[in-house]
Amino acid sequence: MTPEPSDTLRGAVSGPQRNGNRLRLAVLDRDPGFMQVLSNRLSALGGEYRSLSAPASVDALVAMRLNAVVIDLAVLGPSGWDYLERVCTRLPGLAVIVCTGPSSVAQRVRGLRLGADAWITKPCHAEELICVIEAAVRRHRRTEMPALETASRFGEITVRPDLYQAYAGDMSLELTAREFEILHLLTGSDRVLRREEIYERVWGYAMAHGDRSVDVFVRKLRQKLRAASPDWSYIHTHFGVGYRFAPEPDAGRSAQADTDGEVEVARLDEAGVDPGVQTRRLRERALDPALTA
Amino acid sequence: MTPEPSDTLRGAVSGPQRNGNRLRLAVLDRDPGFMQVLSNRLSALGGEYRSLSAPASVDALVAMRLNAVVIDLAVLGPSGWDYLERVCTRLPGLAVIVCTGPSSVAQRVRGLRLGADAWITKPCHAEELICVIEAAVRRHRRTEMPALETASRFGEITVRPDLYQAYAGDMSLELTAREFEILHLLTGSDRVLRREEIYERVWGYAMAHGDRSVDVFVRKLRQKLRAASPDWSYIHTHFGVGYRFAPEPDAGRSAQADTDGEVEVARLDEAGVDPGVQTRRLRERALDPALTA
DNA sequence: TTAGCGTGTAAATATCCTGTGATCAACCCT
DNA sequence: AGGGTTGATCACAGGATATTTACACGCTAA
Repeated sequence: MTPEPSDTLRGAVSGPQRNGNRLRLAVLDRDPGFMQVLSNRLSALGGEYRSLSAPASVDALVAMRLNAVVIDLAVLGPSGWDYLERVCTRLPGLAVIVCTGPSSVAQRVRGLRLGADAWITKPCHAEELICVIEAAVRRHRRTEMPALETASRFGEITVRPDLYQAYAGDMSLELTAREFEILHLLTGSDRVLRREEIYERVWGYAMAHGDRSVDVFVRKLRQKLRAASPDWSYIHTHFGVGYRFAPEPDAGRSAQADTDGEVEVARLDEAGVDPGVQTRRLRERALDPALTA
Repeated sequence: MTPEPSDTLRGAVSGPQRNGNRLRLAVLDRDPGFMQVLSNRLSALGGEYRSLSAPASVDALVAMRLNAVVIDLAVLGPSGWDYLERVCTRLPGLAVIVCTGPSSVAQRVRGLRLGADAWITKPCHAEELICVIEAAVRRHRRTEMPALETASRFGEITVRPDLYQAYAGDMSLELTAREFEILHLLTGSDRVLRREEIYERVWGYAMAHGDRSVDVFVRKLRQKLRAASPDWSYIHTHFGVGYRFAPEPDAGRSAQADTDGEVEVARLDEAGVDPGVQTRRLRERALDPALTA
């Protein structure tokens, strides 16, 4: 009977664990020594490092698939604040650490208010900076507490976070790790989840424009779900928005379905809100008095 | 919220009604002046503050429903590290900030590695500390499910931002993504919205001169609204200005009387805003069988 | 190294949505 | 009233979005 100890734990979803916790980091700075030390320290930890001599565009940052970026505001001059704000607002999933020379309290407050995750004053130890970066990134990939995650049942499917697997009865769906993460994320929310949202939470960084990975994984998921539980629909497409999870038994095909073609209507109460897949259209005639009477 | 046919364990999904963005903070410290300043600053921002003179148990912290906790390791002595680790591992959803006196790099690294989100050295400005706390909390919240906007009711129409959809009773209007965005925008404001305003906020860029997209989408919206709720008017035209959303029951309706008691919504609106400026009589033609055929 | 697997990309197809242009109706001003 | 302007309606082509299939890459284990 799920004790439910804290609201703050709800919705916690594990990030990708398989890749280890490799850190993908970019540094925007001009101090070669600083960057050298940082690079060494990071590669010792198995992370990937990239140095930037000039501010990269948001799209370029996305393409780098970063977990974090370290910025020295000094190399950007007055426009640094704009850049900081732009990066923080456009890439909310990216950890942004400002690491720069002496500063006033007001400057630090401003930077943090703009969205920076931490402000470190140079000179600083590489070790400490990396810890701060990891602390910021860690919050993304926070793993749920295994003890609190109980198995959940959705239609004919049972999701077992402790086993990283889903089952239909006692038969495993044989989901891969990533497939399971997406399914787990979807089952954890009743709302429609936009692709970017899904991508950011599962992959850990921002989705590049035109990336179809989420679609493909949803397809694989649907395929396995359908194979294991043919009479139910689970993942529903919301055109132009994203996906939503809701177990719905496929309606038994009764008669007269094709008399008027499009008269099926979405019900909110029993079906779980939306008819789901874009099969049904509400047309004027659906509410024609003759039909509703 | 999705009354599941098969019971699942996610009963509390709608539960965490966070009080806006208010910060719930506990401080474990022994410096009265420090805590006083912090308390003042925080209450000025509308947050809630709680001071602890001794380490609270994990369960006690859970019961406080905190967003963040500030800890001065100095008041805990050597056992502080254990305590820090225990809190961080058991409550990964809680932002933990260490705020303590002078320390070595090794100590700071240790604290951060144990799971602290930030390490601030005293003395520090309350303003800066609060910014750091907010940065940590902000990052934590991002990994939670985005705040579920509450469903709103307008006349016979229910708007569900979490589903990107609107309903009449339990029937979906089957709005497209863009249609819903416009409806959502309109329902979010009582005043008249100019076309340019609507266009800019929905499309994201300025409306070209002579663009009739907004008109067309308003037409589609009206059509679906009328189909689902024939006896009400929702979107009103202000000639030469724009559109305004306001649910108004059509006066001269002859059909069966109000079966459900839901007719008290639009009363005060009528007096306030230039009643029915050119509210159209769309109903007769709308349901004319000759036209729908 | 090779085989196997999981992951993500590319391209083709299917589906649906959007916004234009034309036409007609409603409205405002003179 | 009447002319000119603004809004409403409609159909449809072009474009955007989703699904599906096939395959290349990289990682892991034998």
